[in-house]
Amino acid sequence: MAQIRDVSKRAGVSPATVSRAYSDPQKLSAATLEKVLKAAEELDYKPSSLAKVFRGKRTNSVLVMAPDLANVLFARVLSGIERVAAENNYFLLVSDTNDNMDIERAGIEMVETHRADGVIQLGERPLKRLHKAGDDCRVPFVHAIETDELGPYPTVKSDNIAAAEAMATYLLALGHREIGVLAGLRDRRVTQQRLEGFKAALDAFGAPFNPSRVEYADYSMAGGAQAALRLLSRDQDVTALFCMSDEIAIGAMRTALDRGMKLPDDLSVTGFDNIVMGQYSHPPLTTVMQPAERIGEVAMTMMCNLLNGTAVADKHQRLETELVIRKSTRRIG
Amino acid sequence: MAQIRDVSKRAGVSPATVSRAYSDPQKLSAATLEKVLKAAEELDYKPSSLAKVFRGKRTNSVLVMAPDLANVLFARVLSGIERVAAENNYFLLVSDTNDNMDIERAGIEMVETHRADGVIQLGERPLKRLHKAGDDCRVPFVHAIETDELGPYPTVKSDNIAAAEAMATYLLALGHREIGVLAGLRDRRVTQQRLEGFKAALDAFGAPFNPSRVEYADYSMAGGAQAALRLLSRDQDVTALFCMSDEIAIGAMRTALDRGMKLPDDLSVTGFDNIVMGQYSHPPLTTVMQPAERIGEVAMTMMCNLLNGTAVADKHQRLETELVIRKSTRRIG
DNA sequence: ATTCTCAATGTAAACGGTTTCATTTCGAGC
DNA sequence: GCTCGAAATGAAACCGTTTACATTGAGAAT
Repeated sequence: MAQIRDVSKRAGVSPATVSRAYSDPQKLSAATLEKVLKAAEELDYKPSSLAKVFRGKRTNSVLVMAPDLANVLFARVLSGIERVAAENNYFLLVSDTNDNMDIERAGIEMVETHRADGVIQLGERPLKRLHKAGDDCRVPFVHAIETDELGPYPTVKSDNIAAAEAMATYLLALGHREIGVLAGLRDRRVTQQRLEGFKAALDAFGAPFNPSRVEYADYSMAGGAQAALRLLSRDQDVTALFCMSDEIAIGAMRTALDRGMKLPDDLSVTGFDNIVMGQYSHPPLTTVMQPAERIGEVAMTMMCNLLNGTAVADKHQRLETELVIRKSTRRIG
Repeated sequence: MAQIRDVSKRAGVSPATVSRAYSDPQKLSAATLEKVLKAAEELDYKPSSLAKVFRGKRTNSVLVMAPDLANVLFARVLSGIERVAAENNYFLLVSDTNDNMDIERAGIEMVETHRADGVIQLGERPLKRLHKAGDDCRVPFVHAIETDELGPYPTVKSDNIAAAEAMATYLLALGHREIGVLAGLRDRRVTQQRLEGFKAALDAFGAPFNPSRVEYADYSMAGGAQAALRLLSRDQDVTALFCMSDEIAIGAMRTALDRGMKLPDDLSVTGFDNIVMGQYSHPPLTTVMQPAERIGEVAMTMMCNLLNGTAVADKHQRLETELVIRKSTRRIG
């Protein structure tokens, strides 16, 4: 591969001039510029981005850490991140952390060893736990979706508590009182937050919270199906299922259908996230929309600002959610 | 950030020795090694991966180009790629090409400018069309999923023609003759291949192929729903729908259900890919399994071999598909 | 004609490691 | 104690750009 030296020789100029032909062409006289470009063309020269990056100490890439790349929600967030990354000429490195702290730590280290300029964390672990210097370490960091603490770095999420409360309120307003909860993983922040919102709604209606009616599960269809099986076979009285993700809800509906129940007549089911599938499930799923792509876009925008030195306007964004009512819920009593 | 010089000074050795402490420690005497490690520890030194990469001309990262990151199938392939990339200490760069040739070209260029060591293409465009030197360009390239030509670079895919033929044969064996086809995008390779398999099955049964019964659509639930609407409102006679993706099938089932049809009694529907959702749809979807994660794993394994200089054992792999029969199809007549 | 400015270009250092080759050290064998 | 070879270490070149600073030259001002 031709190098800058080869081009400079062929064009009869210095390497610096060739470099300038690319970095800021108007510094050169028209004649020189043309000579250089012609020589470069003839030699099929392409400046080594690697050398440039090494010299400039800016890799123009950011690392995205996701707990599970195959998960629809994360895939959508990633897609949003990608869009604005591409717009701003950043490359994206991705890592499927599987929620493993060591892998996440290695991710943080990538910016310390100059492989990436910053990291966007989609998992719930905060920076504090990923670096011994804690929040003081100089790693540009944006925490998206499953973030909680309002640390020194930017965060984007939707308001899980409010969203859960709205959903539960809707169920209560429909007359449901015996509501089963198909929660996600017990130790996840989102799970706790959504549960909190759920309880708040109950409180507001003066309805008691019955802990024996919550089942924890994997955030997946299979998890939902199993959890529903456990709950439904133990407790015949529930008239509604408050599920903490659309996937859980879809799994639960499968179980209910398999047990011969009519939906929503015998059981109302609600989801969370508004993945496209909810629109096509049977019955179409009542859920609460979480703007996944948007969250990704905002996260990457924040990262760009962080890296530009531009102040991040709104450091802790909480994006609006929205109840989307379809056919999996009905009024009772 | 501390550099190799700082460490070498503090340890009273040369930079070369510090370098060796990391790259091959057994070259050093135990005492020296300890001294160096201690100094490094005290200064919180981490070797700049960037400098190393620059010197070594190996970035240890490969670029994955996917037409749509939010698509379940590609997300799964990506997940498979990620797994073996992580195992082999490669970083992953991802690009959502949106099937855009310019973006794909830029991807290829990334290896020429040393940003990546190779590229895995998930889109259908072959290398030939992405570089003026065509297949001769020295870019390590593996083509996965939507690949066709048996070029000089490795490819992995499942056998679309055979899979489609198997699926169609199954439908024919159930007695269906009036089969509608909900194809994907008309100009996609996979679409053509699956159609070819479909026709082959028809031929084998001596059944005529009726072009007016195929509707092209986006590879999505929405696309499937619309295509089904067009076909079903035009043609009342079809007893089965051969869909070219699970998403299309799920969309189609929604339409059928909305039109008051009973599934599978009034209409048999088949999918393609075996995404998890098919297991939870209503009715559960008969489909053909495409080993997405596996394809990703194989692709990345091939890439590793390519980059190691190890010969790629099986240059053109065609992974087995498998009919998975659930409840969306039934015998008629 | 002389000096001054500014634009265009060149020179060489710098980026932070790795690696080749040379040199020193050390222990074994005599 | 001396020699020799291997092991441990050091010195310096190298990777391919960018950029701070120096130089040149041409035109403007005096």
